[in-house]
Amino acid sequence: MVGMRDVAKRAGVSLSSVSLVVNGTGYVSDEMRERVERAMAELDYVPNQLARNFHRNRAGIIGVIVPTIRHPFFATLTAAIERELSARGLRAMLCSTADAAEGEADYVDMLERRTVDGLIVGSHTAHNPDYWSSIGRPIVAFDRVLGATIPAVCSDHEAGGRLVARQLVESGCRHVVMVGGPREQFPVKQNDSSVDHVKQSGAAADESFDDKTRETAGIPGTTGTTTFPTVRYYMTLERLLDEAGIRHDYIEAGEVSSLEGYQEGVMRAFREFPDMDALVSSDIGAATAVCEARRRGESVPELLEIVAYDGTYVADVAGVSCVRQDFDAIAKALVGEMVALMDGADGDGDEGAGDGGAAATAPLQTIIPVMWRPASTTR
Amino acid sequence: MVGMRDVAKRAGVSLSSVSLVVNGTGYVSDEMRERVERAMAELDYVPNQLARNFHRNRAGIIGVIVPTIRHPFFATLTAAIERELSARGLRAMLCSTADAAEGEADYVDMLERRTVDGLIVGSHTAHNPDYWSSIGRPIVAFDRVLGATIPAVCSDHEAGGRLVARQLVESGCRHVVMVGGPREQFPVKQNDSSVDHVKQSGAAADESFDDKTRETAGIPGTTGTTTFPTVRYYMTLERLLDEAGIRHDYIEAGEVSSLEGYQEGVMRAFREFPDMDALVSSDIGAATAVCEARRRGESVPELLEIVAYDGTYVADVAGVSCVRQDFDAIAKALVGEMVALMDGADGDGDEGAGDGGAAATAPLQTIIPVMWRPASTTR
DNA sequence: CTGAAAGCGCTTACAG
DNA sequence: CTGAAAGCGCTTACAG
Repeated sequence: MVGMRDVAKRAGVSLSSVSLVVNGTGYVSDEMRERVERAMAELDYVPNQLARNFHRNRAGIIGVIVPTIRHPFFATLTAAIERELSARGLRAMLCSTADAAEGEADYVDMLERRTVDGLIVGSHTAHNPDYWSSIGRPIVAFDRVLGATIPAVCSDHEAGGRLVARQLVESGCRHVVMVGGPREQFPVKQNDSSVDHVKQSGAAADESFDDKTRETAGIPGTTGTTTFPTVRYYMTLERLLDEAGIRHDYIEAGEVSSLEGYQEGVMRAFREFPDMDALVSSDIGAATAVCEARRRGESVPELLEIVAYDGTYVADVAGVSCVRQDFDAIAKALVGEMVALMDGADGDGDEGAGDGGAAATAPLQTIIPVMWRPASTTR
Repeated sequence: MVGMRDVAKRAGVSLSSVSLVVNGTGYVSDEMRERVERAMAELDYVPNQLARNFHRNRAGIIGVIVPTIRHPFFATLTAAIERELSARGLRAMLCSTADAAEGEADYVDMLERRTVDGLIVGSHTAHNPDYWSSIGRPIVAFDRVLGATIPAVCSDHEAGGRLVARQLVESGCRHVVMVGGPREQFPVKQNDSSVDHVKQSGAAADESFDDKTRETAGIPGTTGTTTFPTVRYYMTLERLLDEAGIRHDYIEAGEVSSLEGYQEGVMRAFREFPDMDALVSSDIGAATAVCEARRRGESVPELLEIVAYDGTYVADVAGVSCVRQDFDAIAKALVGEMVALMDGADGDGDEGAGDGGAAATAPLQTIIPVMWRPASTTR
């Protein structure tokens, strides 16, 4: 392997001169530059990034933790993140919790060993906020709160719930079925600790669950919880449907990492609620519903209103109305926070984001607006 | 940052003893091990992977080049690759040509600088085989031939074409419309240099194009071409439909990196060929067709037979028959070839896979069987 | 089995 | 502006 030393020898100059030329740092005389460049060309010299990384103590790589890249939501998000990282000279390492033998702990290990410079966490987690906060290396969370010291970026799911509710109310639906994630992710309310798995309408959802959750599940003295902001979407929707006097049922579709779960959930909806006139689910659930409705000969949206939540290309393909999450804005915010943390970590010693005495008791939470996209009628 | 030196000092032993304990290499006395481990725990020592990588001259990372991770085909493939890499202690770096500012050349650059140890190439390429062969570092191609010295893994697309043809013939279709990639990727036949973009039936497709392609587009003296094996699928299908006297038309859907292209192509199929009774496309095209057929009130498969090619979860959701590529087997083969190359490269000097004088004039090509999966009737 | 030493390829103060 | 030197943290022959 030919190194800078060989180039220096060949060009008859010192090592540092070669380094200066290679990196374009500082001034080098034209003659020097030319000699070095000629030597590099003659020897086919290629700088060794491994050595550079070692010296800089930076890998130039961010780990992106998602349940599975197969899911269109995470595929779309990850693509946007990769673009943002790339624009800042960083690379994305795929860190799936369902597609690999590794779990979150292994990726955190990679973070500590500096295989990656930071972690964008979009997966579920069983760890408590203390775990995440104590790592002291750049971590940014997507759509979940990992702890008071971990910046989080979330879609405005309450707005999403309102958008869907408005559509359903305006279209005169009488019986809405929602197919969504495990109900146990919803916060447990103190006066109603046993939540039915198929929740029947009637019990008004509490939109301001956040404070209560902090009390019950949160860590004393911090505002961090592991609650998923996503559930606010369903809770808002349920509350608004209740107010409008519209019947609604909820079917659990299993973990997000299981793509089949939503298909099964939708099938159950058709079987168990033959009189449903609206179905609300993720893109995959909605697309499944369109295809299944066709098999059954029901026309849309006359008989069955279908609304998708997420707005990836799968909603496009299905041709349904949807709430679209702003993937580009989410990615931009996530990477922006990440870069800020990395720059900050440069300054301090080795405890970049620890339980520092600095400001920030409230978690840095960035809320990204969502959009309503009606089904295209003209395609 | 606490390093091995600090641990050694704390434990009162030498550097190398610490290294032995950390790596579990060789024999260390129990007392020694215990002292070192205590010191590591007390100091919160974490090995620095950057230094290790530097020393080993290995990043432990493979770049996976795909057009875009958003596409369900590449998402599914990449997930399978990640799993295989992970099983061998390697990581996957996302290298999109459409989702990032970088192009193939930048990823090759990363390969040469050793930011990654190898490259799995699943994207299109404008480069000629010489370009790829001359790189002399581990590269494996998926579903395309990059040059005689680059191992390739391909699905058995001719079998795929036969499977689809059989289904169409058996179901008594009279007019098949195919929505696929740019026709210009098809090999140019010498006696028919102008290929219509919308190819009309009648002209028998030449299945044995490979030899001719080598003559026209190939590099003299090698068997390498940049032709995409994928086109064999359509060519086989067209030939068999011709033999069966079934009319067929072809609509170009644009590059694979454009997810919208297939949707538009399918819409065109409905508009331009109102009498079509079968539509063949990728998963996304097929799913779009199901949803569009529903909008139009056509029932399936009575009026319109829809067949998908790829067999990702999108075909599942649409509930259509499909040819399924064996993603797990593909990934296993790709990673297997990659690891073999990496191990080989360890042995030689710096020219691992160059234009070596060793055997191998014929490209190492692994063909992975495909499967027919009929539409589920019971869901 | 353990320790002292050299070296991986690069960058960066620090003298000239 | 250029050169000699030290050092990043780890691993690995090589002596004891």
